[in-house]
Amino acid sequence: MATQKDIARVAGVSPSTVAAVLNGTKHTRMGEATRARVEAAIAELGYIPNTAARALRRQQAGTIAVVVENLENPVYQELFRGIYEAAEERGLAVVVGDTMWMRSGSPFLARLLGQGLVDAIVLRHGGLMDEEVLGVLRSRPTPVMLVEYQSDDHDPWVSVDDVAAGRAATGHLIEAGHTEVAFVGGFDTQPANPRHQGYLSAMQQAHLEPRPPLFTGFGAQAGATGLAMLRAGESMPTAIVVNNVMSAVGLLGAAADAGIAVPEQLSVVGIHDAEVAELVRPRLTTVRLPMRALGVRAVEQVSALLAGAPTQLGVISDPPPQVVARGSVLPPAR
Amino acid sequence: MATQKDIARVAGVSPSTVAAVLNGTKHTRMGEATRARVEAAIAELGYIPNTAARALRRQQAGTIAVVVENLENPVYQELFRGIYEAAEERGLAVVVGDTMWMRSGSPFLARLLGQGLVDAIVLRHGGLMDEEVLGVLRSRPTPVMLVEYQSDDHDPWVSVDDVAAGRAATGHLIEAGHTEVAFVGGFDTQPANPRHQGYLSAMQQAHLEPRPPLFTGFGAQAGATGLAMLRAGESMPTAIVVNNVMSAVGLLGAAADAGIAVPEQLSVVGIHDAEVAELVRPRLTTVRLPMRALGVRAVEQVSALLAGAPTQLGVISDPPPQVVARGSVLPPAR
DNA sequence: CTGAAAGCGCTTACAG
DNA sequence: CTGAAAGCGCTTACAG
Repeated sequence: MATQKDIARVAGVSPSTVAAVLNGTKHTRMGEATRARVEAAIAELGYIPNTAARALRRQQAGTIAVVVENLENPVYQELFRGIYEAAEERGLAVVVGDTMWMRSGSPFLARLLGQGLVDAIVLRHGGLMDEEVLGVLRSRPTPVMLVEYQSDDHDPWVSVDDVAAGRAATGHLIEAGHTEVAFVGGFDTQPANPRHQGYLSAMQQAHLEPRPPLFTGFGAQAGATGLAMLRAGESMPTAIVVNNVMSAVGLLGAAADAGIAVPEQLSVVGIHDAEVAELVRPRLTTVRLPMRALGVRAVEQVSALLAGAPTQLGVISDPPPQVVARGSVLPPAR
Repeated sequence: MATQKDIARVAGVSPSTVAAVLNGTKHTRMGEATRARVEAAIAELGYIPNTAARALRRQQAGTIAVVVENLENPVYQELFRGIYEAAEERGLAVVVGDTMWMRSGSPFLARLLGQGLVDAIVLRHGGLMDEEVLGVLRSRPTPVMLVEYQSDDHDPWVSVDDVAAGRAATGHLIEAGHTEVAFVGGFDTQPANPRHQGYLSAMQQAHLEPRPPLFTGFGAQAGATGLAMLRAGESMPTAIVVNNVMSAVGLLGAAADAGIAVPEQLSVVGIHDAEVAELVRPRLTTVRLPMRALGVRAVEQVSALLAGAPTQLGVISDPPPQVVARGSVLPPAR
């Protein structure tokens, strides 16, 4: 591989001159002939900069790592897009990984932990990550920005407004006339599950009796399980707020299997929007969260952190969560 | 940040000794007391190796980059898993990116192109990538392993057996008694669309008349468009092979909207398996491709390439594509 | 068994 | 306007 030294030799100049041409630094008004010779040599030798050397010398890698708990969750599509766009604006490269890969001792983790390759980590672990690994991560000098609701400011974090999302989903059902509204999915987290908090808030505001939440987890199975539990209970609700789109889709499938007509007999709203909501029948009504804005904000804030500039962390309330009315909600049958 | 030099000072030894302890190299039988002192200093200072420096010195990064054309395509879940597992076995870190990010001049591309940070690239571009960028990539010394069907050996590539997948999907429909089978989705590529080739082969073998393919692309919309074209045509088929799961799901939705009962009036098989096939109603019958094995193979072969060892490229025929019978196929109504 | 030294490829003050 | 030199943090022959 050709190096700057090689170019210097071929062009008959010093390495510093080559670096100047390459980086457009200082020697800006260098002799035209010199510059031309250098550029010719660069082209001739097919020079490629060595990023490792540059990172070492500059003491920054120009890269942020994004790690999420489940790479193929459709919900991240927009998040990645926002992160990428904001990063590109700042000349930062983005590199993505899965929480699953972050077992202690894994090469991926070692790479993230190692100095010099990654300037900051944007992490959404969804509670799935080893506390030990998390601790190790936190003890490092490279900043870790959490992208999920935290309620305390122990770590820097940014999040969409999950409480408002829960409230919007529940409110939409209440406005349609439902009074028997259940909440299904997610976990009983610490701090309290924010979407469930939103559900509670909407129910109380409408003077309706909240039902005990069914924290059945994430994924399609969580929706099916939730519906089964509801059917086994004393009185079926007429409407369900589901913590997550994929769970809502799972619930829709389970309802079809059980011969429950959605939306005629049962209304369903899923929190978070994704393409699959448009694909199933009936189409799923969802609450859309500003994931792209979240990505942009995460990069902004991590950059601010890196630069020592003042940060603006916490919940992103603009744009607010928005109900996307599709086909899974109708007024209750009577 | 503490460096090896700092540790050496604190422990009262030379930097080489620190390196020896850290890497477990040569000085293997060093004085127990020395080693203990060094280890204490490492712990005390919270030493973290600088990966950029190491990569520079060793002239290898210990990382492979995986770039796919659409990060959130559910089909990649298994591919990533296979890649990750095989990479971990070899002590390699994996870093993921989206083809979309590889625009000329983007920091991500620069990072991939630059020497020293990435030892090899595993790429699935699905024909979506700029020919120019592709050319640049190919001109670099770091090997690029393609993970998609190529038919020629211009670049190193590995692929699942797409021809066999097309044949299996079509064969399944023929065995169910269908004679009017259409092919929808994908592109009219160069080399010829291998799944369509498989369709053709199965039809001919059964002495059935193939229909002209409807190359409507990828994604859910491609399925809906394909169905619309079929309905506008002279005679509806009784069964459809869809090039891709997501397209098949889109086709299912469009069929429901049009009042066409699947599978009673129309049978559908999607190529490639994904969770969503299990979630929709009717459940979608698919052909499962060994994506995990593909990932493992890609890493194996890229390692062989790097090591200068003999490679075994091309189609992975074991395990063969497998029909996953769910609810979208029935014998034709008469 | 341990240390001094060179060098990976780059950037950046500093001198001329 | 251009060059010589130091140094980022590590690894690895080589000498003792």
